[in-house]
Amino acid sequence: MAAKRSGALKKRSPRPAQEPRNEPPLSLERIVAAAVYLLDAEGVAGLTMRRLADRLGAGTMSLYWHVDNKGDVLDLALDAVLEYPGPPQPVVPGDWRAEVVHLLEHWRAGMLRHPWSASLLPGRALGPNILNRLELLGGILSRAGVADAELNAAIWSLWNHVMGATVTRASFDFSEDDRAAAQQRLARLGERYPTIERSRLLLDDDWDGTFRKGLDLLLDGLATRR
Amino acid sequence: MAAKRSGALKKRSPRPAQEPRNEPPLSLERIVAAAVYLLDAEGVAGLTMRRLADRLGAGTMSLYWHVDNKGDVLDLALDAVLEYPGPPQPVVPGDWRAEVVHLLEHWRAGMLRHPWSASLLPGRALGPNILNRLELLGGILSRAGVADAELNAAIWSLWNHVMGATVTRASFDFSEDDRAAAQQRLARLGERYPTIERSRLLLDDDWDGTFRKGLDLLLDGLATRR
DNA sequence: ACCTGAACACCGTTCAAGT
DNA sequence: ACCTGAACACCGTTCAAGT
Repeated sequence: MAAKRSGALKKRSPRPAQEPRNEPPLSLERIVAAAVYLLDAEGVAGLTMRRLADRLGAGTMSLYWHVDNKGDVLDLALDAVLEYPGPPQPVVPGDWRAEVVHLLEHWRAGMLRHPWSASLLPGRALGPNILNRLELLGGILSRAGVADAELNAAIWSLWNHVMGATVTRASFDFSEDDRAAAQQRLARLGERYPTIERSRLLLDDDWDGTFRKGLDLLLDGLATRR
Repeated sequence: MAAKRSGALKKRSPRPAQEPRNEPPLSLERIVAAAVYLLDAEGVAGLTMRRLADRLGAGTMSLYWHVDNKGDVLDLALDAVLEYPGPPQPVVPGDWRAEVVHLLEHWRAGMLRHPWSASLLPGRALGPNILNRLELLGGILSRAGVADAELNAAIWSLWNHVMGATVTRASFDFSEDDRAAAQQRLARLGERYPTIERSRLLLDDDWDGTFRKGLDLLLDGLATRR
């Protein structure tokens, strides 16, 4: 149940003179940080050039000095959120499965912390952090002995699994109330969708387990192709 | 290169009196059909309540008699595009792999014909046609001997593969010019991303083959779990 | 170099009204 | 039952201008 906003929405005056100064000057970093904050807090629909400028204590059009358009802001926010620190300790060499699992789990965890990122990613430019992750993944698989002719299919299949699992999970992350409603709706539809109902496909919330099992499926398949 | 629009954009007058009559009355079916047309022609950003009404020769607000809001229109267009005629001939019984492949290839082909559908799907309500496809998929796997405890993971993994492969493909479907630009950019970045460059990950356009190979990976993994 | 407000061409939706 | 225009509260971005 959505909490009702108490108190009146203050109409924001164009600089209330309360804290008239002490905003640092605009910069790409500040803009990107504020964009990520807004996206986390309000989702894609909540990111607006006007709101973004407001949050930074600047005029809307000031943003356009640092950025070409709103698409730029999205590209930058996305890549900012996908930084990869690199593999942990000198990973046990030779255990390519562990390496792949670590890379992809870390990737997925990062995107789940910013639920807007997964659905945005396919549509936007591939920033350096994303390319870096693809490069690392390709390297692990290649060293593991995956043939060149199979390499692209392997990379994309793993990528698709991470994207798909993350997007799907984010979209099923509804509240308890929604859950109960879905439960009921499904019970009513039970006779048309018996398998779905029996397996509780839409109610099962073991997303971590599902992700791992699916990943193992892919890795098992890959293991036979080396 | 985008063709330049020749001729002036006519400011549409509110019913030019050219063909003043003979529009059939509004109906859900007409609305949905027009929405699909607009989405196919102009993408998600091109679907606007005002443009939709315009196309139907109606006032914008007339749509709201048939539909609660724009989200409804998207849900209906999406489900309309995902109809499934059912499996073809009495499929060779027992060949679960062939059945799964047919179901998913058909699904993917349908979404590629409407490139907006794949990226929209995860965010919207699951209509009857989508549920029907999930049900069929679950049934095939279950009859093939996939254990109940593994069934959800199997269904979601295949689903994710179809969604991911379709969305990824749609987003890489750029023009020849873009292609050349990407080529160049990648060559410049070659030293930072040697594996990606060597495998031509971002230039390879054998999406059908990639999809099939990834699907085989999953099915091989599944075959060992029955 | 950096920031700004006014203005333009759009959005989705509420409401009170028409037939 | 079905359709409508005016109006509201928004959008992203262009432009000419300020410091």
